[in-house]
Amino acid sequence: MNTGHAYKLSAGIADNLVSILEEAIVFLELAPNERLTEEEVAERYGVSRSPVRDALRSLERDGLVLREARRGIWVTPMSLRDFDEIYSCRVALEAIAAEQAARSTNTALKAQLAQVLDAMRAAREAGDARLFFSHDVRGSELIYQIADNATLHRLLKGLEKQALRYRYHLYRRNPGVVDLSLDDTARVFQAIIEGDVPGAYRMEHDLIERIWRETRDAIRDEFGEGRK
Amino acid sequence: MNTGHAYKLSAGIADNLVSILEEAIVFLELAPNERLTEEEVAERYGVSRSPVRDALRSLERDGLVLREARRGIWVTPMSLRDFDEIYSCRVALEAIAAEQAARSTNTALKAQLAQVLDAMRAAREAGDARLFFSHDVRGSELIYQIADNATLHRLLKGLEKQALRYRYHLYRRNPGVVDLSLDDTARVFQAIIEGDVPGAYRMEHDLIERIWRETRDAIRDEFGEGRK
DNA sequence: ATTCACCATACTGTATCCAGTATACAATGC
DNA sequence: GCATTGTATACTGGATACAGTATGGTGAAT
Repeated sequence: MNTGHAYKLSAGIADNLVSILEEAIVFLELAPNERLTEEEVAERYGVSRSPVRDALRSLERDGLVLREARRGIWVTPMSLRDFDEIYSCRVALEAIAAEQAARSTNTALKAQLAQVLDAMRAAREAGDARLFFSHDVRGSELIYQIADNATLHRLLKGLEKQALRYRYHLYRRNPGVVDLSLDDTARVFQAIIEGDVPGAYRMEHDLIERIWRETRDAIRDEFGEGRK
Repeated sequence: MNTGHAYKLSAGIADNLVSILEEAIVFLELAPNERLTEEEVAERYGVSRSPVRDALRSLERDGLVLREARRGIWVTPMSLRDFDEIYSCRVALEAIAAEQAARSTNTALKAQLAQVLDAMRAAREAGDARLFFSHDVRGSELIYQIADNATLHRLLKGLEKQALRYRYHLYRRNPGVVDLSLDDTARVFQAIIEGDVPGAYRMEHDLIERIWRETRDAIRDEFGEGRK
């Protein structure tokens, strides 16, 4: 992970901590339910508690950690319940992101979608999960940028991080799961590039929903139903 | 130091500040674009900068203030652009909230929807905008609770605050705008109570979309197109 | 043996202090 | 007169010191 002193200070310590901790949580280096204390995190990265507090509040907002006043901080547990919540929101929002992206005339950004797809395929071939997901995330980021809706962008970025933890977990257990999505992803990209507005909406909606449906059994087996 | 104890300390100073500042921004007591400094806010409420910092970061995450590193903090400006972004997300999310609420069998909570509607009508009769909106918000809150989806709840709460600032502004200028929604709101509530899942989705979707369409001209006249 | 009260402890919440940077204005050189 | 650079200032970012509370254990009393 980052031994502790390799982060860049340019963007502020708190922002760097957010990135570092996000990645650690998404890629399961910090286990679900693991207890975090501000002091310990501060010590581990050689900073004071102030930026750590800021970072942890930021992670709380994105649902990656839970905080209870004067009680403590924990990495958000994983559960089918949580998974369903995230995906029910993602289905709706990713669909309108694709729709709005298809409406855009920003050909320069649209052209990059094809490159991202190639990179995803290459990473899939190489069997590199983290690389695959980093390209996948870049593709989503591109779509959000093309859609040019800052509010939607912000909401989806938050959901994406949460979703990615589940997707990464599934991928590690069964790398075949990404095959589910690669071809359909290509079709969504194509619809966006061509400006096929209803097509982009429907394909993205159906794609996310299908991934949701087809992976939730594995999530339930692994993490249980969740709170009731 | 801490001379004024007018606020409640029970939930933590920062959380109280969030509520207070949120309300001040939503109800336009703090004008869009107004500059805020941590020290000034701290002094005004008789607290130190620490909880103010926490509160302002929280508001930033909900899009109510903008912060630039070492430059300053401003109340988020209002614009048609911003309005469109918020509503395009709300249309999608409120619809699935209504849908999921219709699926619920929580009759106790559903029963409260009728009471909320009466309270909204009474406030409308009395011409009390803030009371009307407080009941309106309570109705939305109920739907989110019935839908029983914490992630969706969180996202919609954030959007609601931003949307409410525009709605409140419009209401003050023309109280008739709420008539647009009252009867349709009643129908949505009814669909949720009856468990009419597709009906709740469609009616809520169309309701929010119609309010969006029918109010955006007024927003443009008032605040301009926004960033380009 | 069980329960209740007390206390030690460890954490978060808050206050305050220090550092660094962006901005505006003034002074100086061309 | 204009530009450029130095400098003062005011703010946020980060560090540290202090306060208050939740929790777990230990002890005594019943």
